[in-house]
Amino acid sequence: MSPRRRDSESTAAARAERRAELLAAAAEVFASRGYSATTVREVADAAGMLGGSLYYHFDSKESMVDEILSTFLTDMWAAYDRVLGSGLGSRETFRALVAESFRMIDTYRPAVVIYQNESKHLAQSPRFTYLADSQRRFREMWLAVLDRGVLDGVFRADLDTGLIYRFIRDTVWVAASWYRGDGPLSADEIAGQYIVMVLEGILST
Amino acid sequence: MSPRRRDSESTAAARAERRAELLAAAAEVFASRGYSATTVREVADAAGMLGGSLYYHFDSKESMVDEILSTFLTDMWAAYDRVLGSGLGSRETFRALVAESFRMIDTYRPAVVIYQNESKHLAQSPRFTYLADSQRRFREMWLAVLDRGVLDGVFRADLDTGLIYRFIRDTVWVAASWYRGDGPLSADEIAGQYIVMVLEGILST
Amino acid sequence: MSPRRRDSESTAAARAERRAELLAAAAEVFASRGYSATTVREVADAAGMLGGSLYYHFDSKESMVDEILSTFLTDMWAAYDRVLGSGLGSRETFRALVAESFRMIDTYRPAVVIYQNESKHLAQSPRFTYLADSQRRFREMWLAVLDRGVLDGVFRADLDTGLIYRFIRDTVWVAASWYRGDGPLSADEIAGQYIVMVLEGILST
Amino acid sequence: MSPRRRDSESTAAARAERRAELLAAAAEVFASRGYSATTVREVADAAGMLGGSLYYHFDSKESMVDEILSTFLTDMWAAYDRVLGSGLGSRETFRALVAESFRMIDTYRPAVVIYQNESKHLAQSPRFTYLADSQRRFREMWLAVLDRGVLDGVFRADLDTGLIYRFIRDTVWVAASWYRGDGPLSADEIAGQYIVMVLEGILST
DNA sequence: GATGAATGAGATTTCATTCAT
DNA sequence: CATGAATGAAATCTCATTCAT
Repeated sequence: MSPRRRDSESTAAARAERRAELLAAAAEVFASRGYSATTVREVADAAGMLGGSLYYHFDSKESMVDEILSTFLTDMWAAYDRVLGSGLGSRETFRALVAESFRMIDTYRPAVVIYQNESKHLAQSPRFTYLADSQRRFREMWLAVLDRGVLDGVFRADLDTGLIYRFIRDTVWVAASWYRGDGPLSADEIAGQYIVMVLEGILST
Repeated sequence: MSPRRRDSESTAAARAERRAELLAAAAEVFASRGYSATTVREVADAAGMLGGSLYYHFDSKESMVDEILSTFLTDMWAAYDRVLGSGLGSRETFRALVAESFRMIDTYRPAVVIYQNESKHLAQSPRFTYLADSQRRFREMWLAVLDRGVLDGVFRADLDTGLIYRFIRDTVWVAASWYRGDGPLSADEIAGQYIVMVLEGILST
Repeated sequence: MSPRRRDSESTAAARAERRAELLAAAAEVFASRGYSATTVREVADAAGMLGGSLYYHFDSKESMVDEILSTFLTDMWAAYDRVLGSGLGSRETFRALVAESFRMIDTYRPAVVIYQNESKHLAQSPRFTYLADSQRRFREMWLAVLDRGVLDGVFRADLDTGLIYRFIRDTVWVAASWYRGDGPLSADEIAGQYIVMVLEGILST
Repeated sequence: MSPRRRDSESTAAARAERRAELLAAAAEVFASRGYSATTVREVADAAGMLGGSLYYHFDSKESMVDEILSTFLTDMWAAYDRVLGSGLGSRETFRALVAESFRMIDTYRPAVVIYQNESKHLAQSPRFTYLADSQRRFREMWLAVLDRGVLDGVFRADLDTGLIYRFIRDTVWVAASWYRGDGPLSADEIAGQYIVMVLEGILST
């Protein structure tokens, strides 16, 4: 490996790392103040630079959310696809998907919050059609899992699967809005209890 | 009753009705575009008037959300208080509160959506301290119901009540974001299925 | 004519008149400082309002030049078309077109200056394709007139018509950059002398 | 001559050459996009470097145009002065000045374009007073030539010399905006035809 | 009650310029 | 010499709000 090669690698890597840092700062602010209510200046403050300086790294405020969301969704689908491809039964697929979702919340909390709060509005813009696509695919994935589970006799047949789907979806993702990595329960513990609640209900038997 | 009195009554009533119409339009727009992303002009368009004209009726954009949210919350607490004051058991109180919440979603859908999406940000302003108050009271109410239910042996003791509380809260209110009054299921039917899911789980037994 | 009708007429007319006033101010500033060197604030100052207020009337700085140029070009082509449609001979067509051009300079001086200085740059943007179209049509018009004149024996055959065309085009329009309506010579007098110079040359005979 | 001296000479020469290259690139961009509309980054792109790097060579964007224009004007006046000092008659002086001007366009096309488009605006700044000076001197030179020619009986006496001056000035320089060195006609051929047109007119006799 | 024009604060974005490496 | 990141001033544009009519 020539020094030249190492140089260009390290600068490209440094660049990517800087972008990631800035996006992390931006995501935090977007998540806590709301995307359209946060000013570019606030993002820059959080990143320790001046407003205009962000434009050296990003085209626009919009391109920041774009990168935040698309990075998250790409990773999320990779994780889901691993689960779906591993040949588990209905019940285990269910567990694994919920657990994976909580791991996503753990890793990408601000991105998930932004996704929850803004994707409906953003999706109207042509730049963000992938949000609607992701949502559609998400729905199809869950309905497939649930329908298979009903046929298998794993899930109850007396409930509307569309309703169950929404129930799970909301239930899982909204956790991002209150989850703190530094709380008493780890992501996996929370996932575990959620799974129990959803599968068995909260009634004592 | 003098004609004068009748006049002022009818104009006062007409005035209130006009306000309500305008607020309904505003709520719809705030809910669909997001509060800080919607312009006063958009609200005015939806109300069939020009931007400046809204200021005859309202002090500010902020006072519109304020009135939207406080009207909704006042009504919601009246309903909850009726339930809490009627001496039901844990299980029935649970059912009734969830059912009441779905009725709220049915009646105040846009307000509920705004509440979901914006209350965290708005609550920072002194004008909206009642939002945080409401949230606190809401939490206390549910924890009381759940704790009593655990003591009664109605609810499982092996789950974190804080987690159950959040589970229910999110589960119920997020429904506002997809609920349409004109869908196939009525509010009460949806509430019924939700209650079954939450109480008994989705596994077949 | 009902008062109603007169009202709506007068407000629509007032609106159009205000736009025209503002565009006149803008054109003056664009012409003297250059389009991209003049700030919206300078235009607003010239119009006696604040920067933001211009956006009540116009979408953008660009839409101002757009309207300035397209208004001018529309009128110019109407005038040229009248000339071309009136069945004059080569020499008289030539005279009439040059005279009409000077009249345009008289009426639309700032617009003509802007056209001269900025159209090459602006034409790159898709919004301003009509500028290139106009230029093409202009070239075809003059070449037709000149070619016919050469065939008629009115114009010399020993000169490149393409060169004559450019000679005339530049010669005529650049006058906008120094012409003042309040100078000693009227537009028609200047046109007269230009025509003599171009037709007969500056040598004494 | 010491090696040291030779070194510094060669690096000074290299330095000057690099400056010239960069200025050539800058002039091209300023000419095609307009001075104030082109960004330093665009100049740098054209020069194959990054924006900041230009500041190793030049103080500012302004000093670039400054050097471009002053180099051109210095050379132009040297050429004109040679003509004026060579004792030619009115007609020959006329011819020689026009021919020299077309040679300038050939050599300094982008600089001439910039001069045409921007000098009026730039001249306002104290740094560019030499532009106004040059223009004044140019006017005096031509009026002297024309007035002498009228007295000599070479030029027509029935035309306003001020008008002829402008006619010639515009006619000649605007050619820079369309002239391409690689076109079918050489600079001297174009100059020849222009001279004929201006002197004898375009009418056949 | 509503309109239409304007205000003015502030948001996003641009860009010439600087400077450590 | 050149890079890449940052600065900071200023530009374009947005929008809640005001107000005369």
